[in-house]
Amino acid sequence: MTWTDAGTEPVGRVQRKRDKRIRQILTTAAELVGERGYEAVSLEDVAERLDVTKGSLYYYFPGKDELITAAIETLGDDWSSRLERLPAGQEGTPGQRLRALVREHVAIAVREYPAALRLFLVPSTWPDAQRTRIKELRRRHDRVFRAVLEEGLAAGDFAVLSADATLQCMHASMSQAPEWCGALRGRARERALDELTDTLMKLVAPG
Amino acid sequence: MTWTDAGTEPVGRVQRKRDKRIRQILTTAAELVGERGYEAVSLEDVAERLDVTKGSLYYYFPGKDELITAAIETLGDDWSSRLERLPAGQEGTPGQRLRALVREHVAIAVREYPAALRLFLVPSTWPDAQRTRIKELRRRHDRVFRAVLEEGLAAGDFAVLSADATLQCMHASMSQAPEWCGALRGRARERALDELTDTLMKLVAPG
DNA sequence: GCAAAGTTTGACTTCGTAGTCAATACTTCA
DNA sequence: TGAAGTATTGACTACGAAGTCAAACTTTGC
Repeated sequence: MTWTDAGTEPVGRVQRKRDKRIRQILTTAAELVGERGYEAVSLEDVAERLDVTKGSLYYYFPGKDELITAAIETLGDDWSSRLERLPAGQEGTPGQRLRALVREHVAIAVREYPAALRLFLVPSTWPDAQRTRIKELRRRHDRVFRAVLEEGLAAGDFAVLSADATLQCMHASMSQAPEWCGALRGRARERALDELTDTLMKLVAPG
Repeated sequence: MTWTDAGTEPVGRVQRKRDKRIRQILTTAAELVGERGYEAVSLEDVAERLDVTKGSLYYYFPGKDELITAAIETLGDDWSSRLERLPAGQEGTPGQRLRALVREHVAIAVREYPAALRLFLVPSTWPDAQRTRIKELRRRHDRVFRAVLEEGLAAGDFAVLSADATLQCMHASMSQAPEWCGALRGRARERALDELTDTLMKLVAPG
């Protein structure tokens, strides 16, 4: 995507303001699309939530497709890199690290990307452009989990029948988290996420 | 829904033919909606796949909403009752029965309702009318699994931290099955489904 | 303060899809 | 065979959402 790139010139106040506006738009769009799905969201809906009119969005993006694709990309990028940074700084056994990773992943999902998570669930129902991005994004998340999983397997701390199947189950379950816990608040939610995490850890339990 | 009910009169050839046509329509609609999602499917798409024109669908259904709702209901009913019949006829330990249930569920899903399964994944993105049905449907499936799970827990064959979390993980993972294995054929697919089943059985493993 | 650049607006066109309906074709059965 | 009942068609309207754009408004830098 190139219509948001400003090239390599120094970034001045104007550009920063523009970037900020673009981020607002992308965040709002991702929110809405996560809530209702691609087709059910109109640019008028997005504009309304931003207190502007539709035409304004076309000033920043050539069309709906590009806007939504950019939203998936940007938010997905944030989320992925956050996830990728996690295991690096962690200490302890692979078991402790995997647990922390799962726990943090669902926490982020439920707290900050409740809607966006739905992006991952059914790639095949998305239009082509978005489907591709979503699959990439998913692969990237998978990689983080797979690394820790394989470490644990090598160390003999984990045992699985199939790394693929295990990761698929984890991924599917984590993606559903906002759907179950989204309505809960406070301690109830934390407890639900703890239970989910511990339940998923059984998937890699040895013996 | 009452526009398909014929009351209690004896069902003649004409009525049977009508019912058959309605089933064709519902099956086709469910297929398409499963593939692309509610909003992305037009009644013209459905009509085209049936080699008729849109107007014909309005002869049987008052509108898109009712058609899709009926499709979810009918196919969901078939599937649910099939699932409900399974554990009754089974022998063996709860472990064997749960495994059979999971295995059969994913097999049915991937083989016969590959698209329809997506219905379950993200209820919140559906229009109200459908969302309600989908949640009901899901509750019904849950009940079947929960019964066997609780039996196993009572017998001491299973151990879980939280029955809810366990069922959620199973459900989420099974729902995703068509997304992973849909492309596989023959033995490769069977093997993938076996791995998935065995992986999920770890969720209830004691110890 | 003012000109240029950046941003927003609202009225506009275009297009696809839901839904309607009178006319037509097909089925059934007396 | 033909009349009544059943199913299908295709042309129609209504409407909402995508996308366009000249004009108006706001911000920035001199």
